[in-house]
Amino acid sequence: MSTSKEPYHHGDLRPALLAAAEALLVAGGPAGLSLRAVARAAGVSHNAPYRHFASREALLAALAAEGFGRLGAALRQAGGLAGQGRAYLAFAAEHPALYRLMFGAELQGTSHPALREAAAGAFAALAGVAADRSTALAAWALVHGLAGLRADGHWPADVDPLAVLSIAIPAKP
Amino acid sequence: MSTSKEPYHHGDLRPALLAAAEALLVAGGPAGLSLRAVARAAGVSHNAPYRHFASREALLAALAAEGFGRLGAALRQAGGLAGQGRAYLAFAAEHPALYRLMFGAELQGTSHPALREAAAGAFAALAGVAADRSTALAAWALVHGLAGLRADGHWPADVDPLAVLSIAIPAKP
DNA sequence: GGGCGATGTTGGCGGCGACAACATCGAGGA
DNA sequence: TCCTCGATGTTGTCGCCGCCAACATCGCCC
Repeated sequence: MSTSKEPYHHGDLRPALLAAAEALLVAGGPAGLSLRAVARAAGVSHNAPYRHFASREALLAALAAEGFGRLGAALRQAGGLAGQGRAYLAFAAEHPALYRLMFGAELQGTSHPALREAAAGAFAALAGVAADRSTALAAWALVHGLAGLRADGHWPADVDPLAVLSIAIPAKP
Repeated sequence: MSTSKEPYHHGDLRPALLAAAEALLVAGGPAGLSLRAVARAAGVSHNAPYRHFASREALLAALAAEGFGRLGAALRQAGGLAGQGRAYLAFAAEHPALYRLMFGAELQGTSHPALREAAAGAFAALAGVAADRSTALAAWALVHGLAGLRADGHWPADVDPLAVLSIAIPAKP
């Protein structure tokens, strides 16, 4: 019979928990993301996550850090200021829940060094291609604002963010 | 003795709850904002808030809507595109927790008509002074991005957001 | 002046985050 | 080869929370 009992030890629980957490985050937002629900989704007991994450907040921080890693990789892969802008907006559009978690208030008071580091890494990718530091910051703020307004549903459907992008940010001289 | 018992009815509970909620929000972020804690802070029983707000989410939405109202008023009072940019950044800098709530993921899936309306009112104030709609949206996105990065601690301390603002957004012709 | 709706209280249920104690497994030294 | 030990997962529990139900108290209007 194939009723082979699940082994006592999962074997690869940490990534499984992160994957389950991201699915729950997409499905129900951060409010619906309980540690116990994540554990249920991964098929383990309600306390198993504590062997891999110190708290619910630590799990969210790990998820956000992973998101910053992915965003940084996408930025590094894209070419030029405009290309990075496109990549940034695409990331936010494809993973709005994760993007909101990365920049959201859930992790605000918290100081998770790995999270800060991951964020800094992503931003470093942006800074590399701009004419100077102020321009890079302006570009980042603009793209971040566009992404946030779109993710939050405040952006009118009939306006292309990319067109707006080209209005404000001058190309590298 | 002046041990005059508190009257059975508070008399003005709704604004008191909102004020207590904002204080708790500033103190501990949205995660620390429980309906029961708000009730305790206002000196009423744990169920009294339900006479004024249908749910915790409704209270948060009301708080955010109030924030949008204040932001819109500040924008309408400010003159010119640059003045509005300053006012927007000042609001976000003075009330970072409220600003994050207004745009945060807490209220994401939720459709509170009053909240949407309040947000639209604030944005209408911004749109009134720009050269055209695309420029207004670009200015809004840029200022919103600046405010968000600052509120989340991603903005370098040695760069003036206002200077960056003037880089990107052309003045009204 | 008396009823009634608005407002506030107590009580309770299920879910959650976190802690403690116990169970199970695999690896590595005797 | 076997046995111990640390890593990983489980059950049990506590207090807090959101929300529902039932009851208490007040002011207003007939």
